[in-house]
Amino acid sequence: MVIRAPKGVADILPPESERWRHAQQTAIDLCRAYDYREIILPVIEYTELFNRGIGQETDIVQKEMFTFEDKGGRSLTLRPEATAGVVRAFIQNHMEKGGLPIKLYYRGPMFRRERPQAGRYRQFQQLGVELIGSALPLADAEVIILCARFFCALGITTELVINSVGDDKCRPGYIEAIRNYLEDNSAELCEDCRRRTRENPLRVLDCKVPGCKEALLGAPDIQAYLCDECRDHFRQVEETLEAAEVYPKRDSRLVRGIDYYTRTVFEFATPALGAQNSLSAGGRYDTLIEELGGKPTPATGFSIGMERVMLADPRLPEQRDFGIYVMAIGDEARKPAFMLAQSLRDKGFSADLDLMDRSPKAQMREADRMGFQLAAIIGKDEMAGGYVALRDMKSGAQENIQVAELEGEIRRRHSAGGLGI
RNA sequence: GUGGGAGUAGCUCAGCUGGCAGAGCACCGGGUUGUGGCCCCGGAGGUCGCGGGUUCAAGUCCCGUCUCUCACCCCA
Repeated sequence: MVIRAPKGVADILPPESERWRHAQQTAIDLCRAYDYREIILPVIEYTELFNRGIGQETDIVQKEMFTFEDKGGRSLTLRPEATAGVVRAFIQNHMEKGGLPIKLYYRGPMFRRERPQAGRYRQFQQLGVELIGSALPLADAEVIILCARFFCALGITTELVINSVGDDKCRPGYIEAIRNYLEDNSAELCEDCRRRTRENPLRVLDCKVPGCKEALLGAPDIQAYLCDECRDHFRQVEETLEAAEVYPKRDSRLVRGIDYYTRTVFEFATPALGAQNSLSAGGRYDTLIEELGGKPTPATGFSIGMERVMLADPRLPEQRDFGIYVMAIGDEARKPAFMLAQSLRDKGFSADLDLMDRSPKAQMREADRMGFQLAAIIGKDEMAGGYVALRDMKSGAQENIQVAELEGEIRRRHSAGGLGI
């Protein structure tokens, strides 16, 4: 048997990889516009970071982490998400000393040991931002707007769902209320939800079992339990979003599967995807930094699942660079052709030539197939005359250009044709 | 962890009640002593996922196993 990639991981080949690059570049350009800077983090962390950061009761920690021991017997884990690592780096490097807020973006692979399916992989790429230090509703709004603009830039239609899960002051009261309600109605709940009633009652709100949905119709609404500060914060977030023409749908049953969220939580979803329809999600985490040993510091952020973005719109462009294919006619032209391609590359053009000893006809077919815009043809006559035949692959028009004038001619055609370099 | 579907050429798939392994696309070459797309001709490419069983004979039937895939759980 040939060796296969491990379960749930994927190779991204050209031209698919070019679509990825486009989407990633779009996100990076937006991050820079909003003044976020890249943080490059390790993919392994000590396991305890995730146990404490994500929450011992979450599915991620309980059953989805790739965990192993190093030689010293210390437990390491492949990161299942990035926020805990960003916060660890923020604390460890005393980043608050440089002045708040700190605005960071990251990208890279995350790892969760789940059964793969459409839009869900064991290694998957996330791109996310963290805005650390600001407690203002404007901060929540900023990251949500940034995320909304990203989907907008790619032409992907999404639905934004938003909620507030309260803070340390008001959430305990709500959890108490929902737990009481669930206990009173436990006869109608599925087995999982009875367990969740004890361990993490908020998660029952997410249950899709029809009986549970019905049983929840009369459940207490978190909106009614928010303290004045949380209610005001939430209202201001919504107002700011609307001012930026981002229109969230409020859903008081939206709870995320990670324990660190406080106040604002949100999710961008798309109907185009199947079961895993969440393209990105995030929220505020005002207590996480303190819980991981830092000074109390408010923060907010989100993460985008790039595989799902790529699935959501397969029409994202896969453009090849402006390129010149150098054709050699006859063996004695091979080396001059090679040197011409080399000199074009040194001048910053994208150039290629035949490395398979093909016939002139086959070289031309290759230039066409690979989508080159120009072909520079060298044969006996051209070598003798010090020129090349420059062919426009689209029109087929061909004219002789002195080698000394080639660079200028290519640039002229490039700017006239509006082709991307 | 649980359930459904599927494994035949690089890709998408056909292959009937068991009887010589196929098509389209893609790839390579030729039709043009130095020129692409359309068209025509030719070529290469397969352990029919793997292992066992039934049979004169298995891609086809039976058993096992692996992988992929979709869904549940959960999440990006």
